[in-house]
Amino acid sequence: MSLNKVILIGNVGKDPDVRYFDSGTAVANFPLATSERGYTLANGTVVPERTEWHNIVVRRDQVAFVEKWVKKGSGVYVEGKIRTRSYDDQSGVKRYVTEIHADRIEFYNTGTRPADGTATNAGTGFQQGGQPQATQQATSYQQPVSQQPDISTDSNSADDLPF
Amino acid sequence: MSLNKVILIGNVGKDPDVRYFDSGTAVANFPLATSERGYTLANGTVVPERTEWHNIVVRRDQVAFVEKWVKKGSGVYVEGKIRTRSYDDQSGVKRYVTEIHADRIEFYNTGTRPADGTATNAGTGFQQGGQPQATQQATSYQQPVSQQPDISTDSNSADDLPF
Amino acid sequence: MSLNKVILIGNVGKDPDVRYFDSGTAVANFPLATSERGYTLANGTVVPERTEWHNIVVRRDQVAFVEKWVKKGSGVYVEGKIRTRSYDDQSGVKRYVTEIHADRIEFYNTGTRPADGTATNAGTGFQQGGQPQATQQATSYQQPVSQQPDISTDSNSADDLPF
Amino acid sequence: MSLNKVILIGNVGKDPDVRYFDSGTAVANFPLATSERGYTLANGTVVPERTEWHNIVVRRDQVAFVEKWVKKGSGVYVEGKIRTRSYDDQSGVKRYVTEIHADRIEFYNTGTRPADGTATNAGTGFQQGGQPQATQQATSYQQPVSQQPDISTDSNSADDLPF
DNA sequence: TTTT
DNA sequence: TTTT
Repeated sequence: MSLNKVILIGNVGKDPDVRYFDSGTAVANFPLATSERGYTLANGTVVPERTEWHNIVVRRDQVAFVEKWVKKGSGVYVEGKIRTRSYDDQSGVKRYVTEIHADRIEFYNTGTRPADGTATNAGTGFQQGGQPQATQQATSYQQPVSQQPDISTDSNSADDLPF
Repeated sequence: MSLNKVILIGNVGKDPDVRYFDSGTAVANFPLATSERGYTLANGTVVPERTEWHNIVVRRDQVAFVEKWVKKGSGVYVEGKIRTRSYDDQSGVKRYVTEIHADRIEFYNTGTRPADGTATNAGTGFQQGGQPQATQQATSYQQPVSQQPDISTDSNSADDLPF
Repeated sequence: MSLNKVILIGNVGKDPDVRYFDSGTAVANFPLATSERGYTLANGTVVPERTEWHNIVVRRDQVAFVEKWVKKGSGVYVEGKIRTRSYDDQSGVKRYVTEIHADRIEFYNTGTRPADGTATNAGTGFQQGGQPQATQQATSYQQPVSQQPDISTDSNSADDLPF
Repeated sequence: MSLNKVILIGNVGKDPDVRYFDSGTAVANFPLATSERGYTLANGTVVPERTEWHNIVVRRDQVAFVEKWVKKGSGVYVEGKIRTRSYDDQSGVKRYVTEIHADRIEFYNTGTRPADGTATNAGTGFQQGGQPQATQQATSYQQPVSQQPDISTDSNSADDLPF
């Protein structure tokens, strides 16, 4: 009788940290920022913007995808679960850290670009490819996909409404 | 033992249709498009882009918000539930139509603009406004209806007409 | 700029219909009921219980799981997306039907039992096993991996090291 | 370009702590347990059950509802967002705690009963009650309530709370 | 530490 | 057509 579900859309704070273990497994970690827009109440009270930072943990097949494509600034969609783990800090004091263990990661169209100006649009990367490996990764994400192609050219136009 | 939850982000297909009833209740309807990016499988199979159209139904306090701010082309976030209703068509044949009854609607920052070039960006629209009423609306969507200050004035009334 | 996400918890209305195609693919369909409890408003208005029926469509590896374990009465958790398809009915009139294409299905602990009295509790069913196949199925649903092309190559291996 | 959404179904670890402030606002806090069922991989590796504890924070109108109805053992559905706040501990070291700020809380039908054997079934409580206030509360949750949890057999007991 |  |  339990459900532990998290859905996040936000921006990656820095390039993922990927670690490989002797067992052959791998883990990727990166911070993800979600922001609530600030607003002003009717009574004049100003509620400022608020940014939340999430620790994303990625395992298994998605590690390779993350290592290759997810960069600082990337806009990503993350589905997963909340997990809090504890550890003893330098002083021997028990500390807790809450992480989001991702079950699914996709690029999200934010129109952002990495620092070097290269498009991070996964769709482009995957589909222009000639990179079978990347393509394969993509399919494992169901909707490989990523940042939608330039929303300004978005064909979600209402011209072909079926009703 | 039941959950019926829908989360959509997409673009509004046409200006909402708003109807008012003698009972004082109101309903807004509009089509919302979500798109799955096409992709190419490793074996060369091309899966084309696919656009899905959803019938969004809005009631109660959010109707006024929708009527005022939601337009064709708007990028919106919708949370709600699935409902399928039936009706008899012209030929007396029973037909079914599935709709998404929205519990929450927010503008979603897509940078898109409506046909007339006016920014639909909620933040901009709401905050630049100097329109206290609009601002009030906006905040009520930032903080879902359930948390509205005065539930006793909540019009969760018996307006669920059988259509 | 799009999201099409459905989360349902409900009860299966009848044994799934499973069809196999020459291409080697398979599809399972079953109706799922979600119910909203009725309630009485402060003003005495009675809002009766309401049951919603959803058409669930399952493909790929989960078909075998559904065929084997999901039965009329089963309590299941379904994650997926909304899809509306059209077809021409006997009279040549275009009809629309909305379905939920499942990306993930899990048993949900409702303590319900199928008609023959066998426990449908996934944990029980899966773990009492001595059914290696069932066990394998079970793990694939604990860690969704949902629609990956070939579950036999699924790398959901025993990599959940305690770190 | 942001979404921060959490959906939890679990059992309340202890009676909520409710605090009132001079400003007239109130906050309720309680721990919520979600559990992942353990399972055995095909290779024999046993992945044990895992219980996750979440710090739920409730504000505004739902505080009164929580104070009145939510108890240790209650099975609840919580929708909200993740927030991590920091504070300086006794040693002046900065600490972080992650909380789930609830936008919506509902009782969830698990068929369980509280320790004293009294049915906590919200539906019953709200509707049989002749407690207009309770009824009013219920409607503010849209889907006033469901049924309750099998706490008596539930091993999510609050005895091993990590906080 | 991201982004708009 | 399910379930509580």
